[in-house]
Amino acid sequence: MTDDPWVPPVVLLAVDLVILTLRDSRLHVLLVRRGVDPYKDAFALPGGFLNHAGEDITAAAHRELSEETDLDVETLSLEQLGVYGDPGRDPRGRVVSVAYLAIAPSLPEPTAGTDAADAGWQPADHVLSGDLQLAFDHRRIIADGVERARVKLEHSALATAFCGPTFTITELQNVYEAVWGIRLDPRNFYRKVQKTEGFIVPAGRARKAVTGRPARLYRAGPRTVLYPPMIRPAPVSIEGGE
Amino acid sequence: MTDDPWVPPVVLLAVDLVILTLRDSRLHVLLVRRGVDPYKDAFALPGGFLNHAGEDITAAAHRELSEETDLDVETLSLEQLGVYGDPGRDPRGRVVSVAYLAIAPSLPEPTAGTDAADAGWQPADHVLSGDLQLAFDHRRIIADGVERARVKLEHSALATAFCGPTFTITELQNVYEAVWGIRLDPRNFYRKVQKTEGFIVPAGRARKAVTGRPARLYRAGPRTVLYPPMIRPAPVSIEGGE
DNA sequence: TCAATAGTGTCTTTAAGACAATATCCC
DNA sequence: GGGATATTGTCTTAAAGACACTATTGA
Repeated sequence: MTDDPWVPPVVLLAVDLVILTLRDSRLHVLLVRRGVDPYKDAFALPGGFLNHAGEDITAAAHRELSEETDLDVETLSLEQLGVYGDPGRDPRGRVVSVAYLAIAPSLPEPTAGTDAADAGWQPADHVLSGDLQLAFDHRRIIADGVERARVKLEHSALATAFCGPTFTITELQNVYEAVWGIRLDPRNFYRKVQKTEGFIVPAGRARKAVTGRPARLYRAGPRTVLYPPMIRPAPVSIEGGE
Repeated sequence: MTDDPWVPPVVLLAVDLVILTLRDSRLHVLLVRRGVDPYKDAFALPGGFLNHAGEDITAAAHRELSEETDLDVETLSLEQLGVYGDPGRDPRGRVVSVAYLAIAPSLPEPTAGTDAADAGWQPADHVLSGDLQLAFDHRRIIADGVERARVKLEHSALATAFCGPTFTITELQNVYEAVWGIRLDPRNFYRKVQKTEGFIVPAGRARKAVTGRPARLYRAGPRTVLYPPMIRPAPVSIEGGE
């Protein structure tokens, strides 16, 4: 047994995006259908390898995002979710993926993109239920992304990222209800968001639906951290997920 | 210009550990002094490259942790903090580091470890103040780790991980005060932790200091998610860091 | 005036904030 | 008893939970 000098192993670095949005008052995640093996024809998160060895990881996430959606980088919410690098998660070799969470306002069906044979919004509960065949460990990544969004809704103004430039309080409530998967009392919700100074600021009036009283419009305010936080009803068990 | 087939670039994968503990009622972080270039003689987080291409990342974090401390894997809190992979963060090449956050009960000075010329606990505020010369982007990683610990103290029973198998309520309060950097009212703290069912459970009595009434001992309870959460006093500005 | 949605007000309950008083040890 | 720390209690205040009612539009 010779005393070979040890050299550190190398890995392939990928970026995956959990892009969440609201469509028809339900949480959706953007998936692409893989056109190549492995997992050909299965659904997968948009993403890909670094373009070149010097590419910044966050820049790669932005690049992938703009390839899949038409979102302006400025108005966008994009944050790192975590690293997924189990050996064996990718049959091609040691691929370590950095997952990002992006929140998008309602968008039209994405134009079938670059390397994806097909892309579209899928209901999050359907994706997480296990009915859909997903590539790699992407179901876990999506579950983590949805949970992150749930937590961030409590303590940050992230909910406004699901809305357009202006929105009504009812629309904002729909965000919370869809992401948390529960119903909220509109009267208490009004009181809460109105007294949280800087959360939302008035932006005029407008008709919304074909019927009923027109709702006031608001824009996202300067506050990013909500204190006191929005309260999500108690978990059922005393045991709790991380 | 030939049409070379594109191949994805590879990176070196490292693991870095932010190990926090309480010593003398102050938050400390475990640092090693680098014995080799780059950043020779500067302080750095314990960590290193993957051992081999097939090593699990979390397993690598556990391995590094046991090399630096004598912590039992079972009683240990270890969670992924994030990925740090800016090009240029390491002059040796493209090194992407997965940072982990570990919480340790008070330990003796670590035995000078494997690849580290020297290792020891450093006060967190001193490290973050910038007085200490730190390798790579490790100051940022430590700052993120401390902030993660602060947030997790609010919503989880992580504070008990700073304590030994049994602890007094005053010791638990010291954890909160040290990590949050504020003072808490002991009477309100008692009320809060006692009424949070499953947070701590009685474990007998014992003398603690050389003087004063003996304090009751507790163990960590089954509850991991605190609801309602522990309340950290309000941020000053309406602007808030993420 | 009716259907439908938007918005405001009130009472109750829970829990945090701000305090003081008592208990139990060692010397 | 004195010094020191532990523990319990009370009053006040802030905010969530649970409700019912009024307002404004288009048809």
